[in-house]
Amino acid sequence: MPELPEVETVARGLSELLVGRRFTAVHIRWPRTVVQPEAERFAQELVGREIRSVGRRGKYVVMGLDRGCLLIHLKMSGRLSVEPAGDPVDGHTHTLFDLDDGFQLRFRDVRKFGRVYLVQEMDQVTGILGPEPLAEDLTLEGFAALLARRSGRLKALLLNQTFLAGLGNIYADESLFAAGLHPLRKANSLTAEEQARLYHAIRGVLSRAVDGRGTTLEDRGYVDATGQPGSYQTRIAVYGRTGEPCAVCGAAIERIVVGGRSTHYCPRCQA
DNA sequence: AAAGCACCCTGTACGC
DNA sequence: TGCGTACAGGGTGCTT
Repeated sequence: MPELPEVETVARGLSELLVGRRFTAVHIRWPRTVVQPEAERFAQELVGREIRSVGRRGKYVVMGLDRGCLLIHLKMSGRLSVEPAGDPVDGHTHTLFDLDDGFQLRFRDVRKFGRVYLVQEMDQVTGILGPEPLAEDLTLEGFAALLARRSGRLKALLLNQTFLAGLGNIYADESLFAAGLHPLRKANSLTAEEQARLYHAIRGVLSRAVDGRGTTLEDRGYVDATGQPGSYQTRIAVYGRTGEPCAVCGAAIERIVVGGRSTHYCPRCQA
């Protein structure tokens, strides 16, 4: 559920709380959370390292350490928070990182899909990701060239992290709506004008969602590192609105399945 | 290269 | 009331 805007918001919040702190111990209650290195070594090797930066690449939270880096993927239901080490621990909190100031970085993850990595270079994990949608160096020309060499359907492509990093189901649907493009359109069939619409739609939607500190839908419970919900849910046009009238044209929003993911779109605005 | 699907998980919704 | 079952979703990996 957390996509680029949510991960960005979490990372910014953690940065305030964690930069300069040092890990003093690591407690792993669900070892499968740890991908690399193996859980016991992960815990041992992290002790004593200092957090120099907290940022984001795609949907990964990336912590630069004095040696190597720690990456965390929240997947569906992961939440990160910083709490006093003595506070009660919820049953879904599977990984806890003791800090040198008496606080604890806690990784709570109801569905247990979330993953953590400790590596020398972040590219060992993020190297396969596509470009950052909001990066200045992703130009319209560059993006158009990427689209032109893909024959797949737009929705599937936007969800493909090796094509573009950071979009998930919500912002892929919202971007396609903002661009006025049907999710089943083939990427290499877009006119130059449509390529431009998609480029600006993705960047606009993501920028506004970052400004709004992410999307918190009623049925999921995204919150940032300080427990605050986002506000972008008030601006969602199509995601999860099957059957509701389109705010632009009034047509009923439709739902189809693309690449095994539910996809919401306006049949009139996105013809 | 594209697309379909199983898998990993669990809370929630729904049918009986 | 309570049970069983389907489903959602990010990403990987396997198969077609």
